[in-house]
Amino acid sequence: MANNALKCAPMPTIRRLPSYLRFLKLLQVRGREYVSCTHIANELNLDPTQIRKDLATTGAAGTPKIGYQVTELINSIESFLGWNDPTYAFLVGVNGVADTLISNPEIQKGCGLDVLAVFDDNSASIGSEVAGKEVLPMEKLTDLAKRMHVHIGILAVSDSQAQKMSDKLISAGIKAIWNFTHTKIDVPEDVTVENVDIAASLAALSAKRAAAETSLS
Amino acid sequence: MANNALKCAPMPTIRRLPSYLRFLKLLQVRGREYVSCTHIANELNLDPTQIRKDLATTGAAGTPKIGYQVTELINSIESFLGWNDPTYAFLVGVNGVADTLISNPEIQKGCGLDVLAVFDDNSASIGSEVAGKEVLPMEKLTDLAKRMHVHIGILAVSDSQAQKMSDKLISAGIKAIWNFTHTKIDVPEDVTVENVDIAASLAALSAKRAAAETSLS
DNA sequence: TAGATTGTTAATCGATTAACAATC
DNA sequence: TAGATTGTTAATCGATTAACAATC
Repeated sequence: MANNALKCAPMPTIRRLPSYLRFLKLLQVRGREYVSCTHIANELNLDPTQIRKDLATTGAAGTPKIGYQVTELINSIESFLGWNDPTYAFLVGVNGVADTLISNPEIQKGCGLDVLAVFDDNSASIGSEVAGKEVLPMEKLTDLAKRMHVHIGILAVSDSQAQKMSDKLISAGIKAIWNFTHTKIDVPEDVTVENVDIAASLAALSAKRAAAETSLS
Repeated sequence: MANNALKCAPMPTIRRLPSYLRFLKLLQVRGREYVSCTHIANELNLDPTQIRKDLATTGAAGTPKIGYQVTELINSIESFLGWNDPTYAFLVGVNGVADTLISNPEIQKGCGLDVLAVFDDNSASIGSEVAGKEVLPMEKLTDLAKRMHVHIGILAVSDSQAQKMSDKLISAGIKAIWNFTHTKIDVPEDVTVENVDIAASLAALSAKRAAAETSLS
């Protein structure tokens, strides 16, 4: 099921693709049929050549003078990322992150992520609803993960619970963890982790701001 | 007020610093006095030389054979990032992101970010509380931003409102926007934007997972 | 002293950007 | 045809990694 081309693509390219997708879908809604790299580049403040390379990586092909067909390009990027068919996931931890992720149409529909169930350790949360989904107790995790063939887990618990809950996900057969906690989690070699590091993003903002301030004076 | 060294540091370095900080604070709590790059590298799965270079960028100095003094190193990184004194910010939009950011001690205390007020356009939210802070109407934004000398805005509104609210922040004198929406916002040249692109992170997870899957078979 | 570790310079690697031929 | 745009190869740039001398 894994896309063989995807694993060879440079990481910066992979991280840029979703922003192209977003803009292309906007163009699609507006009824535009073709788009050039220059056009995308202007919109996203990137280099047109870089975009052409990124698009080539996905297997998309354009026509000189005309550009790329918008719908075709969307399909190419989506199938490259594996976002055209649903990826099933479980979410652990009830809080703002959970809420935002599940109720966001861009993530749920646009990226093919389908959160099948929400789990929590806290008995107070169990039975309540998060964006229309009932919160289940952790005990049900292993059984459901196996029956539903889910192998992506979204970790959105408090920092102090992160490692413990990560272990539970892994023992339930989860192979990829999207980590929204601020804790570095230890996982076996065959488990993939992607950290959403909000502090790193804040550091980047501080730095860009510092650069902007000094360049003005 | 801007840190002059910060603007020269490579962006990858800046983004790694918060993870060092996190680990160092853990060591500090454990009462450890010195740490070597090798130790940090093992913990974070990075190259020791890279860490040494990153630390040198912040101005930290170690002693051969012994390593770096933990407390000194924390101070060095924090002051480099400008996180030792508070950065005042306003938050626009009441939802999961807002909740998570404000109530998270790592961000609020660890990064020196101090969210002074929360604003919203939706009359239903106004007057309610987010993590102990009253939600204020957008009309009060400009006046308060000027009086309190706030120039960082956290944009956590719905995608459809993103550009409109960004414009309001800018006209209130905000100079840096931490964008949690999925929309690319247009800003004047002198305004800094840092996008928290959750879809990019998901794409990275898909790619790493694909790579791991194929390497196993 | 010997070994571990820092600090720094040089080599490698990979990504971005530039140049340009092909083409509709 | 002329001009815009793709596709691709080469040049540049910057970050990572390797090598090694200095040092406690």
